[in-house]
Amino acid sequence: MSCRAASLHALMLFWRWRAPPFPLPEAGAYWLARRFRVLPFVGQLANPKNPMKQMTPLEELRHSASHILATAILRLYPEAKLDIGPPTDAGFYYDIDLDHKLSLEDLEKIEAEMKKIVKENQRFERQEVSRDEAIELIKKIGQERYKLGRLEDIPEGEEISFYRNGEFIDLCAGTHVKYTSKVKAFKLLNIAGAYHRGDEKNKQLQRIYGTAFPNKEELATYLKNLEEAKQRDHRKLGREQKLFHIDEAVGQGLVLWTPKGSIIRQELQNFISEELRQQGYDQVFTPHIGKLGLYRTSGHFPYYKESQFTPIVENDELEHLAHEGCSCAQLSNMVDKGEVDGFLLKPMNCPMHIKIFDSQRHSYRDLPIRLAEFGTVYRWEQSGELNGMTRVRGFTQDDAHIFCTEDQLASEIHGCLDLVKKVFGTLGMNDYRVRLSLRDPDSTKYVGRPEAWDKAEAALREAVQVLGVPYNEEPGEAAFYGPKIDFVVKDVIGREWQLGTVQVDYNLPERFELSYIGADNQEHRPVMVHRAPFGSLERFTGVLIEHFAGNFPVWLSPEQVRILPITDDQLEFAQEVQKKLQAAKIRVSIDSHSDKFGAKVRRAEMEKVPYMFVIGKNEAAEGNVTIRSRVNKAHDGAKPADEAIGLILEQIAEKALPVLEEKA
RNA sequence: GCCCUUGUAGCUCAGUCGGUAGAGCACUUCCUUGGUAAGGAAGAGGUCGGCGGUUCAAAUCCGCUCGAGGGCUCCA
Repeated sequence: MSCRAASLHALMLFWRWRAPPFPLPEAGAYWLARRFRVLPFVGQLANPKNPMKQMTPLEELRHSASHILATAILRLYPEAKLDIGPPTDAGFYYDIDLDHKLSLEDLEKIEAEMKKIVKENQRFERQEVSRDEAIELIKKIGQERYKLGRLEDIPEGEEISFYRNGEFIDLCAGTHVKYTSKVKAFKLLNIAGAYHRGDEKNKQLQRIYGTAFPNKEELATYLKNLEEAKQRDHRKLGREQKLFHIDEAVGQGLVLWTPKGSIIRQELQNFISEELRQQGYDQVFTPHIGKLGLYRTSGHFPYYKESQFTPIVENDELEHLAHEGCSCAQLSNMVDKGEVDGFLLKPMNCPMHIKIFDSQRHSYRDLPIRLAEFGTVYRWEQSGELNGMTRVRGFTQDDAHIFCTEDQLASEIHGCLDLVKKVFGTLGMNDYRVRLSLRDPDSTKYVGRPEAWDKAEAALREAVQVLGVPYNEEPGEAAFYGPKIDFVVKDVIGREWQLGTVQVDYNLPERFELSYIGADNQEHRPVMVHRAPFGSLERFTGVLIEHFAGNFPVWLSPEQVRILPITDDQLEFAQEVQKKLQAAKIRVSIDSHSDKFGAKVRRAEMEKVPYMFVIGKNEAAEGNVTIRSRVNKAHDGAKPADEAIGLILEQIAEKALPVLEEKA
């Protein structure tokens, strides 16, 4: 497939700019759904190393509901091939292989059939069999396509059991409720594609999600909570409060920070900058693109290629190659092999910071050197993965790289962890978990020597133990160049997002042959620490919007005070007060609409302005304002304007967290 | 990228059986100057995501495509 200059060029342009201008999308209503985490014991089937655990009553209930689901499916679609149907932390699912594409209408039918089965009050019966009997039984019920594989997962010597209810029988470790009638409150929620055994190379099955509770009330509460959670979705609040905008014409996953959102971002940056100054970091700036060679040295280009935007090759080079009859495939190959040079939109900041470090000779006396940058990086995320501000293609990290000696490593890691803790604590984000992300020894996606990895992993493990917070070790979660400690939080619908991160890296210093001169006058290799307490400003802000449900603390609020004159007669005094507030560097506006007072209050409430200064006839006469806040809705008496301003300044200086009314 | 769902005004939505579009909020103007979550009136605003097809006629039916939502996979 060879192409001429024009089409080759067009193709390269196409690769570079994949965002044609299309009209703005409409945010469709999203279906009740959430990411379910499969409970550990389910691994009994998938992962024979896990010991069998007794299910809790709720798990039994949901597991039984999934069997009832499978029973109903086989009644309606006898040709369906079943895979697995475990309970999860929020419900259950069953994966089935069925040519008929299930629709939401089908779900209703299936649910109706399930209700019948519940009414039939079938008994769940356990049956233990030998391996040969199991094979025979699976063949007899015509479910050999997936169940035989699942059977093979059960190690020799372990008990093999089936569960039967009515006409349905399924390879299953259990346990179950006694009768189908125990499953009183359940609901099928949605259909999704799911690869068999979670492997992209395998066939995609149809997964039906549902949930079940001991009674109708709990189910109703769950569904209601799900609805309410959607009210604080950062995409909804971001639009309503004009915090950010994503425009098709600009490109998928590329965030436009609107003026109000920019204030939040700027405040967050100021906050972190101040901390960095105190902790001895140096601020740097680096460009958005760099030569491919740089990223070959770092390993990004080979190891991280799928996640990057296509390299940028210069026009002259392209035309020259096209004249020589170079095909697109050849070009791509040459770029890969380094025979053609180009530039890469940077996927990470580290190589640039490394080059700053390496631009000078360093003595051990200089170390640690801490280079910090709000660095914007670009990554080619799969379209199906993009999500508001939390998963995007261009984002700014509050990044820094520390170059230190082996001896300094522990205290540097501790410094970073403290910083992350401080950031989270200041914002009242206490609901996070700590993940020690290690390499998967069986994978080839990592650079560097195993010994370097071992050292780095040990250093982080020790640090996180000293930190004294609960954590879990997760192999396979490491960055390609090193292990990390991640701070992970959940969004409103239960999805987990990695925010702050601290990573130890022995590999990049080696790849870039970094060195410093030690006390012995010999060259030594420094160790690198990568860290970002927010992770990315986009993701962090998205999570923050949901965390506060749009009710930002005063120091972060785009508008901190709104002055509400009761009538136009107070406008003059309102402007005086506004000037005072502005002089105190408080973000303030006056609502001078010709609305009734109640409407002004309503508008400010809906826009979640933390403080309203009410100015009526009485206040104006005495130089007072009456404060209406989120806690104290009204009637706290009038105060002199200066005193009121003092109160606000105090809140800002303290970075006080919002105190809201008790929520139902 | 894959599976399901979805796309009508800035926002939230209605639009019956195909007969060239409606509401509320927001916006503009005018009236109204009011004490803690919506005062009144008028006006402006959309070739129904895009392209193609079926039809005398398409927002409505079909195909392709782009975007969005949920899930899977991935996630440095």
